[in-house]
Amino acid sequence: MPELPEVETIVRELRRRHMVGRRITGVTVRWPGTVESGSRACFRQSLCDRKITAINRRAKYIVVSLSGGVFILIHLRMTGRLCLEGAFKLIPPAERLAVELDDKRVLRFIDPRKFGRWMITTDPERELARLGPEPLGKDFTVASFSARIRGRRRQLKPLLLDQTILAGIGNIYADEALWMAKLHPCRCSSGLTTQETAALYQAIRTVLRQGIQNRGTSLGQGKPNYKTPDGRQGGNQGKLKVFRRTGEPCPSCGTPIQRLVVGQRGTHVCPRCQIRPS
DNA sequence: ATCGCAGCCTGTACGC
DNA sequence: TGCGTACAGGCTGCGA
Repeated sequence: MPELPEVETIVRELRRRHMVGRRITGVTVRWPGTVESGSRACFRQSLCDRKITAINRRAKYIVVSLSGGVFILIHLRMTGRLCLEGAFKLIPPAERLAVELDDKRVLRFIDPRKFGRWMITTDPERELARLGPEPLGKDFTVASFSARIRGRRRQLKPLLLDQTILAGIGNIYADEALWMAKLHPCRCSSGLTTQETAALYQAIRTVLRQGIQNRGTSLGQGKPNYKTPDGRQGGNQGKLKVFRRTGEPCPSCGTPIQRLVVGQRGTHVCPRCQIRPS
């Protein structure tokens, strides 16, 4: 599942491969559900002939800026993947959408599960207004994090996954951050000490930075769900401490990692390092 | 305010 | 081997 580090890696690669400056010459929608209902009628016309002026990331969204004040918001959800390649290549079976560029390349959106979404807007800030702060942004400080979570009474795991509290964390990095901070996912946010809050803040930033440094996490051997636009896997899966490591020894104390369900989500903890609240 | 669940989907893993 | 079933999870929307 692409989370902040994976989306950031994808965005950087699209820029590196000179998508900015290109003009869109064609659009093919193969699965209409991929396009948000509000953008569906005028989707093709809204994109064709426009120039790509910037590619950025906000939370787990890819924000493609086009000439004329139009923006594409792409959310990859579970299995969405972007692939930038020559237009002559075979169309992959799970392709849901394709954008042709004026240099004979195609940006393919491949998404077996069909959860991913594309939308067109002239006001991305309004569309993304409900999102919380960027965990790696300058305005995200220990103080602001503390103020955001202390006033609430929620379990830490669902809190970290709540994109209105903090934007960009998913299941993988939530488990990794909680393990690094030595906090049980069932702990209540309002009960954290100052030190624990600071530890969680640091852990979030550290695991996300590491994820980006390693160009993201590709899970699932053989058929990883996440690949960069040139088809490469990430390198962070080997660095994970607890996520999908049930039964393996905790890197810190050797106790076997346990899997539990918290807030309807598969969750991985070290039962010794992360003390369950009573 | 917070929680739990259904729905969106299909590939994978599992039991028989 | 082959079948059926449960499960995975980001996000939204609903009712409790």
